[in-house]
Amino acid sequence: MLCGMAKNEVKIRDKMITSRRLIAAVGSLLAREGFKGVGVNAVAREAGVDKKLIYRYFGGLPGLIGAFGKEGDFWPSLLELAGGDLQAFGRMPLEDRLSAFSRNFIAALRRRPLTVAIMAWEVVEANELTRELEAVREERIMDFFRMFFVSELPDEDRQAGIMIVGAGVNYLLIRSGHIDIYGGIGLVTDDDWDRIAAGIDRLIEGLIG
Amino acid sequence: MLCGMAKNEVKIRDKMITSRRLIAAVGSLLAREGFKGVGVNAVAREAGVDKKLIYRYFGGLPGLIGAFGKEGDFWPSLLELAGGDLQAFGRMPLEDRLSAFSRNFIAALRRRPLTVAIMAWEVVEANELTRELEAVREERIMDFFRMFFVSELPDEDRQAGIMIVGAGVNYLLIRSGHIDIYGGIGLVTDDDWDRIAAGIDRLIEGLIG
DNA sequence: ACAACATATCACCACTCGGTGACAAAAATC
DNA sequence: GATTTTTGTCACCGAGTGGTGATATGTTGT
Repeated sequence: MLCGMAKNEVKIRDKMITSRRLIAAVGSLLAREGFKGVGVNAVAREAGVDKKLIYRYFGGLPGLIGAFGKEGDFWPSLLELAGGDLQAFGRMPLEDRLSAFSRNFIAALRRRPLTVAIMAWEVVEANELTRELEAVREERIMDFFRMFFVSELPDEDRQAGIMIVGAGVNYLLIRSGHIDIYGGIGLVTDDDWDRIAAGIDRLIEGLIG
Repeated sequence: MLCGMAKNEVKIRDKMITSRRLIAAVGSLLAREGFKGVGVNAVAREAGVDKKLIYRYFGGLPGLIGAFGKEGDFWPSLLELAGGDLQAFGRMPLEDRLSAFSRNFIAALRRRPLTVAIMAWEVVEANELTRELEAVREERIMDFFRMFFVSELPDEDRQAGIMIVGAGVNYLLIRSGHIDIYGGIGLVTDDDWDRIAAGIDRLIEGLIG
């Protein structure tokens, strides 16, 4: 018997490829199992690689998570939040702008289940990934508001009102992973989220008008 | 040497007392460590009792958690949400009523850190305790709305708007356990929460007027 | 006093967790 | 072709998890 490898191909050895497999494993595990499933052993198993390499290449799980955080497009860009056209967005009346923003925001996050999973993680604990996301979000959101809203919305109470609505949307998005209905509001279908957006429209309408 | 018990008192054996110690241990552990600290071993250690008794008396941790859930005053009553006087509350103008409700709601939950801890737990997983709380809440909130608001607020969008604001408050309360500031809003002092309530007032004002 | 029973403790199981040192195999270098 | 370096695997550690059977001890009834 020359060699027992009947069906196993020759295993190539490449640090880059292996690193990427590990990073990708964090993502798929996070999407499939939620943050509870993201551990050293599970990630290594998912990547089909020995866990030792997590320590060799990333110094540990936090390092790997940090690397994952820097790779991904977790938070929508200004452009996406503005609906694809910053100039046109800037020319809209304030009320329409806020309404469009809320719809874009919801759509952007519904398109990013990983981001929602990380947001759920934030609620529970702080780690490389949540800090990363938190920093980017704080920066983007604040930029966005400075750019498009603050000058026309100097009232502190109204600014707080908008943040509260944003917090509500975050909450509903996070919980939509585990429940189908909250306080009589559906959290599943596109229509459900249209109704939520309509509710937000009413809130904005009142806040501005 | 007759008996080695120098400082240990005679250990009395009482099923009721031990059960209560276990239930109380769930509470203090939940308050001190958060839901992550609530495990069979930790609860038994906290109660100063063998973990076997959790299985004998409650059939396991879920049973114990369920018992804990039924013991506590986790969710504010209608009376508390109405500010102590249902009649007077019912006679207020709608806008004042909603404003008072939001302030009472915030105060009631800030007074119940355990409830907030359970709400954080809800985000992560479903168990006896979260299901219990969820059921009570859904029932109370819906009752409250049917009783005081629905007849004057038939608009579905406006109802959704109020729920979104409530969701936002939940989110801010939960996150106040780990962070001090969110989107520029402080989450620590009484003044911080007054500002949040003021923001909600603006939202309500617009929603009704 | 003794037996019967309820109550509590203990030792132990199989398992998972994060983490590491020793070693094999492939690649790169000489 | 031989040697060194990189890449990967394996076996193992200590600590902690949920869970259980055997056993000791306090309580109660006769």
